[in-house]
Amino acid sequence: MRWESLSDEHCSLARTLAVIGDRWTLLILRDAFLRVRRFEDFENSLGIARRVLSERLALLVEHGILSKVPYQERPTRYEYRLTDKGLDLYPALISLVHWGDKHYATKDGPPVLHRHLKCGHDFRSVLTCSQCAKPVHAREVAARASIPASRSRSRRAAASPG
Amino acid sequence: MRWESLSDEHCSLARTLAVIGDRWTLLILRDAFLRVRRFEDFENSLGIARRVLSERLALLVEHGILSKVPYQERPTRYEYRLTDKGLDLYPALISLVHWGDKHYATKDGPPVLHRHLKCGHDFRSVLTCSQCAKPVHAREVAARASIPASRSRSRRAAASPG
DNA sequence: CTTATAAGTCTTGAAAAGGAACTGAGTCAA
DNA sequence: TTGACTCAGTTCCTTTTCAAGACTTATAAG
Repeated sequence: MRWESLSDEHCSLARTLAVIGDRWTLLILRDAFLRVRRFEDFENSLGIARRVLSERLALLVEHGILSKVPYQERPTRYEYRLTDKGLDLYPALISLVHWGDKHYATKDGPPVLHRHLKCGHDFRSVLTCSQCAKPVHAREVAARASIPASRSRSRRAAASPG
Repeated sequence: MRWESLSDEHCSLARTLAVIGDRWTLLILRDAFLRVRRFEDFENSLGIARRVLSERLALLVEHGILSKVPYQERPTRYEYRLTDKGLDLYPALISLVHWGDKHYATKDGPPVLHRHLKCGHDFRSVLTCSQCAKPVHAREVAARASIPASRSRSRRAAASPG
């Protein structure tokens, strides 16, 4: 299967990964969350090839995850800022970071600490249920195809828990 | 920067993406969460090239995210099952799925519904704080380098909120 | 013997990434 | 008014990875 055709897939994860699932995009977004905004700053921070960076930023803008905002005139130059859609990726991103903290920690502990400004404490992310507000674990979830979805397609839509 | 050198990076996200950050791995893991376990089933479900699938499964086993369990003798054949470390990726995965549901939804609604077995309701994932149990939003978090970490390296470690 | 099954490995051509040099619009300083 | 500098890319060439399908190995069944 060619990668582009992923965006035609029924599965939300496939469609999501068609946009942000390549090797660099999530690292670019991490920097964006850390308030990196300019081309050269992304380049210096990541060590990414300029051609690839340029292409990824354009894709993220095209998908409305970043927006290009002028920060000076003569010559007009733009910086890249997270949109609301981009900010919505935060739970996924921080979950990946905390997974790395947990499973690849060194003796020094996690390299970056995250403080929840509302309560003032360093925290780990906890996945909870929008309905009962309790923590959710992988084996307590049953996935099933929604009815209109199952009418149209997908062989794995009928699969069971996750 | 070469991709392999990512695993030497200080940042947990970089180290995480060095393992699961390629185009296919998260889709393989999604299938694993949906109880796909065998080589041919992954191949049929994903349409992935066999060489790439073989390589990715081996990498996931090497990193302890999947384990290879024999399911028959003569000839001995193995299936791939999520380890506890693999199961820990569920929050990141479901967050990505729900992001896709929200931002690429069709008129039919999300293609797959997730039911929280403990409360019996279809749910969305909510990121909460391990300390105060309240929902966390991107702009309410301040990231900072931990002290031992900042002694060793990283120019972005000093960066601000996320 | 022939076919079938499962889980790979090998080969080949195409696509993407890495890396360095180049471009363009404009500033500043001499 | 020339020359150096800045930022944000673009171009070009090489290296790496990927897609697709044929081939391999171990075994059972007919």
